Amino acid sequence: MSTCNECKIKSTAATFLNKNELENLSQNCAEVSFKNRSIILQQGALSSNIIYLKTGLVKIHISVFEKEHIIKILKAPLFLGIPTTLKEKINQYSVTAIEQVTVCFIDINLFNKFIIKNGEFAYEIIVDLCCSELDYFKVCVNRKQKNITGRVADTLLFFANKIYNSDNYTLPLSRLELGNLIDTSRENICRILSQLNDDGIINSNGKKIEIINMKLLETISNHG
Amino acid sequence: MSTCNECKIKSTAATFLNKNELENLSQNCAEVSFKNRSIILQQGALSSNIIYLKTGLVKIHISVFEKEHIIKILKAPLFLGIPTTLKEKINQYSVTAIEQVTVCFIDINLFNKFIIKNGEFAYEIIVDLCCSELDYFKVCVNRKQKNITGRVADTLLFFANKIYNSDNYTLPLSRLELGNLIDTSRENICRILSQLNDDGIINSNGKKIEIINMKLLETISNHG
DNA sequence: TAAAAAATGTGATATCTATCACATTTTTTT
DNA sequence: AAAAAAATGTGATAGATATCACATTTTTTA
Repeated sequence: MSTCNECKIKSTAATFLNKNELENLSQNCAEVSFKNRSIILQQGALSSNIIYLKTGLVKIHISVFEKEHIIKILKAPLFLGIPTTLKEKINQYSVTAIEQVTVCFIDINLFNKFIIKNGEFAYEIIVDLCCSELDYFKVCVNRKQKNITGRVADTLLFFANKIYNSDNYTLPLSRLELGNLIDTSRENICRILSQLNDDGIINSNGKKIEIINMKLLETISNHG
Repeated sequence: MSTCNECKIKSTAATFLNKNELENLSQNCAEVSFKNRSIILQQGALSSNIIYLKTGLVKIHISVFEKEHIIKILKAPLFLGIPTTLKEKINQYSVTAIEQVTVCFIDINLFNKFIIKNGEFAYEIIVDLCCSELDYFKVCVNRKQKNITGRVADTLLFFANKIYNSDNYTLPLSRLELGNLIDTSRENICRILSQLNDDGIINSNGKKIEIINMKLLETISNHG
């Protein structure tokens, strides 16, 4: 059986844990694999674990009156559920796998102990949270500033540059989900993707996306 | 001269500092008073201080292409600028006083030292950051979900319940700023305030607001 | 105090986006 | 493989909001 000490995908925070702490972690940590579309963390449920996303891609989403709002798309490696687990008894949002993922469930008491006892660990967690807050500020300002075409262009560039590092990828979300992510309707997503396709800026076939004219797509993202 | 040890408005985090640490803080901390509309932290400038907002009200805002976006309104006591100071060399947002405020500038190196050396201090900072992230999720989802009238009602209730604890207050923002806060135009803010006034739900006269029919305003906030 | 600047109120209009409707395709289930 | 369910594409229309225009009031500056 492998231990956290030997883990090749340790979080930056975990690199500051000593041998004892890592052993302790091994004993209070369960690695689980989830297939695409599994719910990893359910809004409204109780949670007593911090989740370390080791590999894969997830969506963070909140349901209000049956409507889903996708807060953001996150890629491994990183911690999930820190805000909702530390601050609230009940999960304030859901986390769902949007490809096959591997996670480690870490007992919240142990996680808290590491924060209290290990300053470097705590510092890394703080930096992560800061990063996350700044990113979300930017995302929200962007969404306000841009029209829908600009936001679609933005999203296509996000997947190309931040998630897949390729101009050629398969979208992990349906048209409806894309709408829930950038705050518009499924129909508008369809229309705009068709338009970008007709204009020769992208090549889209179902969930397959190929960016043909990156420059122009960036221009649309900036001016839309 | 007063010391941090004697401070009556200590942050929760600071209550976990020991006598030595508090003395150290006193020596690396400058209390400053700002008048209404002063810029406390400027987007684009370098920063080497964490700001503890001791008293007063501020707006967090980001400018993009000359347009101001107000991220949120914050009320003392709390820390300001942790995300942008810890994570970035250059401030990613501005903080401006929207009433007379008192702040303490804390040297970033000392602040970092406290995080590393004092687990309880670090833990409180983490909880604050978590809280802040969860709140902002909710705010953004709310803004997406509601129409403009609902968002205006929301904002009026926010000032009444969260900021002034009174149905009768003076808005600290102009109509334009209210628009920048809830993502609409100055004109729409004017129109909706007039409408709420005509309907006898509020009594608005310039920046003076009195909520006459709280129940109805809440209904509008929920359904709008 | 006078002049200038900023903020506010309100109507008219243009534009963007949501919603509805329905055909078609793709995926999942039995 | 057939049936059912889910996802997608696209046109037409209604409705919400942004923008423009201009008068008026309030605040700031000289």
